[in-house]
Amino acid sequence: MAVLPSSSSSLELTISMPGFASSQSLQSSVRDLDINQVPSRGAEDEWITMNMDDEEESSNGGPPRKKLRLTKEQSRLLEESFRQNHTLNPKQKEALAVQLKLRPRQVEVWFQNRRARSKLKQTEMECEYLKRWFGSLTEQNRRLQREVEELRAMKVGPPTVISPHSCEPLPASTLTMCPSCERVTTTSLDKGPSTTKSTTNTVLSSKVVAPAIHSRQPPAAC
DNA sequence: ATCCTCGAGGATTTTACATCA
DNA sequence: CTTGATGTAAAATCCTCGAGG
Repeated sequence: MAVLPSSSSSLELTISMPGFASSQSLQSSVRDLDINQVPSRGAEDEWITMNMDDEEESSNGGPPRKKLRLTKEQSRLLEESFRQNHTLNPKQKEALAVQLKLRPRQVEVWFQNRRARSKLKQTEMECEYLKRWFGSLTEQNRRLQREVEELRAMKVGPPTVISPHSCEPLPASTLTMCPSCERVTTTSLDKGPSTTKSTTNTVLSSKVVAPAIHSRQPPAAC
């Protein structure tokens, strides 16, 4: 899919799509900062609840593992470093761990989870986006078909499409619209596919507008 | 105040792949 | 070239905790 975060790590997305405001900006992990209230006891106790020593203990019948809560500052630093790089080399990991007073493994896990959850959020947004796009295209398709019906009903006499080559009216043909280049193509019924021409869409008022979501492009058709 | 539900997020496990000796 | 060891990422899942009804 095309909407992976480019180089940055944040989940900020700019989406424009039918039925939505022109752009939306989503920011992740704001919540981190809210739930990680500064502990009254001081930062160290916050992560020491599961320190290096009870690592093995919890896995073989010891007391149930306690859940580490990162402090505001730890989260901030992790986020900041995630923005710079989605992955850490061993040196960076070690340095960050020292800086945050965490185990390297915890830093590594945090990055793994962060990557996974970024991707999940991204996927959810894409899913939502595609659903809305689908709905909008369905509606557009309905409108266009109605328009075609109306035009067909009006068309009593000879065809009105003029050939760009001969400047003569083309024979009875079927009108189809290319969804990507927004042109009406007229396919002659008696000459086969080689005679398919493209004409700028002036007949139908509706326009198929592909919503922009970063580099996403509608499938090329022409 | 207590109970219950649910979401967030830290941790673990499994699997796949790359690199190197 | 093959093979086993090692490291890392992704994916799936588990589990704890706190907020809110």
